[in-house]
Amino acid sequence: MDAARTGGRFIVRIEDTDQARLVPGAVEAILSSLRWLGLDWDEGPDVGGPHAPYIQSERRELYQEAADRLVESGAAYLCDCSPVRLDEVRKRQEALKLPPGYDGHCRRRDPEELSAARRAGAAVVVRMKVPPAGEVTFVDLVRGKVRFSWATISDFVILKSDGFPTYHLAVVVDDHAMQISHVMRAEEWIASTPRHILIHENLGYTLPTMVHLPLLLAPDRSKLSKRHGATSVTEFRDEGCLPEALFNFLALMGWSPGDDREVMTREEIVEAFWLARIKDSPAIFDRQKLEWMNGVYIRKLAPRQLAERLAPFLERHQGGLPPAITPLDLDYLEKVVPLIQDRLKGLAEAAPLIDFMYVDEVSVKLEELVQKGVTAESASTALTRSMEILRGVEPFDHESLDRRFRALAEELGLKTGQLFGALRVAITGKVVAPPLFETMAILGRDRCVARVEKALDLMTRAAVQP
RNA sequence: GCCCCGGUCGUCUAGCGGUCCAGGACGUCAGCCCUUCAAGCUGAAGAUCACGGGUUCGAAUCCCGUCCGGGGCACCA
Repeated sequence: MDAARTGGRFIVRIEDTDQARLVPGAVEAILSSLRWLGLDWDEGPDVGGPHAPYIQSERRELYQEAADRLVESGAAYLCDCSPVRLDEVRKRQEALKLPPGYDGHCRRRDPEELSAARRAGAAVVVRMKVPPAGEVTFVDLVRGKVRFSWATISDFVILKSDGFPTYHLAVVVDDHAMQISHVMRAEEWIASTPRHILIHENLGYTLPTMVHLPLLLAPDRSKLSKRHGATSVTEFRDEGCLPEALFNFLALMGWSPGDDREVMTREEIVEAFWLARIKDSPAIFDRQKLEWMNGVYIRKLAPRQLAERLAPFLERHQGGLPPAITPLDLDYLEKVVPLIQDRLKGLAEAAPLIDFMYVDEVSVKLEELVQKGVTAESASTALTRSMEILRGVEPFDHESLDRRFRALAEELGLKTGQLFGALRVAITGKVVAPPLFETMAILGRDRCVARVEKALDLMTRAAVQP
């Protein structure tokens, strides 16, 4: 959003330097999620650009060169400590209640010996030499001046034994190579920033503007993660969240335009966006508010648009409409949609609300047919008289049905709710359903007559064999 | 344990020394509307601005301490 507002470029870079954690298809999933959300990038692995390649595993030479340069200049050194030794060191530190960290063992060893070991194929990493004392300060656009003591940071790995860089090296090398002006990342990275500064300085690069964004927390106040059932963008999409609603909602987590606006278009958000207005405290993800906002966006859609967006959800196998209806008749759906538009918080909720409009018969429960305060006899009479209306009313539309049934209720001495309730159950098979007469009008005379007839039949049979 | 960053209604937030006995939104509750459920409208409850000290004529706003929460301390990002 900042890039969009300031006329900058948004670059997508794939940081895949951990070979052990490669997940097939993950990159595609991330890119498609971003795209679905409407976050279009100017440069990236799929669209290319002047700073290609955009995948770190394809830029390994750059990192290796940088690491070599740092070793040559004395800013970094080789280390062949085994995982076993590192583990022992850590345990010892723990026992002595010292802060964990590399003890600098190889820093004091003969570089020639280590580089010979590396040439011989030993597992050797490159570590940065962290100053033993003193402090670093940097300015974070959200937090202001931040200060760290070097003493709290130990010599960290920048190049792993498999030849891949760690995040720390890769990010610095690439940010420089790709002319990144603003590093915006989650607050969990703020403690790594001193390392990045150290690498920047020793490579002769200038530090980009640093911006650490507040974390999004789970309802239990811990970091949002898979462990806590964190939802991915994909899941929101599957639940029928509108991308424009999610975008709007997410933009408001940790940022506000400074006035009372909440429901905003993408353009309004981009125009109002300002890094300095980002909050510096973490926020808990409020699903209920997202659902409300999604409902707002759903209600704003034109019936045709909503029908089109609903179609994939209605046609799918799990949680969709009965399979016989596919492909969907969009013209019919467009007429149905206004009946449920106000009732939707997510697109996935539509199917159970309108499934009765897509089947030949609905199953009706006898006890639901007879409303509170109504006897079986008068319910039966009411439905019999209703049949007459359904057969004869002209035209078969919302207004005429409304007028005739209202008159019938009065004539029978029933409350409108009692009569309409019984009809609703007969027609839809549900106690809760969209407005009755609009529904009837769409269903058409024949289907309504058949359903009321069937309900009457059910009552009659129940009466003869009690 | 050490380091860093936070702390305004349950939640998201406005607030940048007086206009704030703190405003908006979600949620909750009540009423209206009403054929059910929603939506909509109206109203209500809900924050001693984490706590304690300063600074100041005046502090949610500035300073210090405490407490609480989170993050980080890997050949993970």
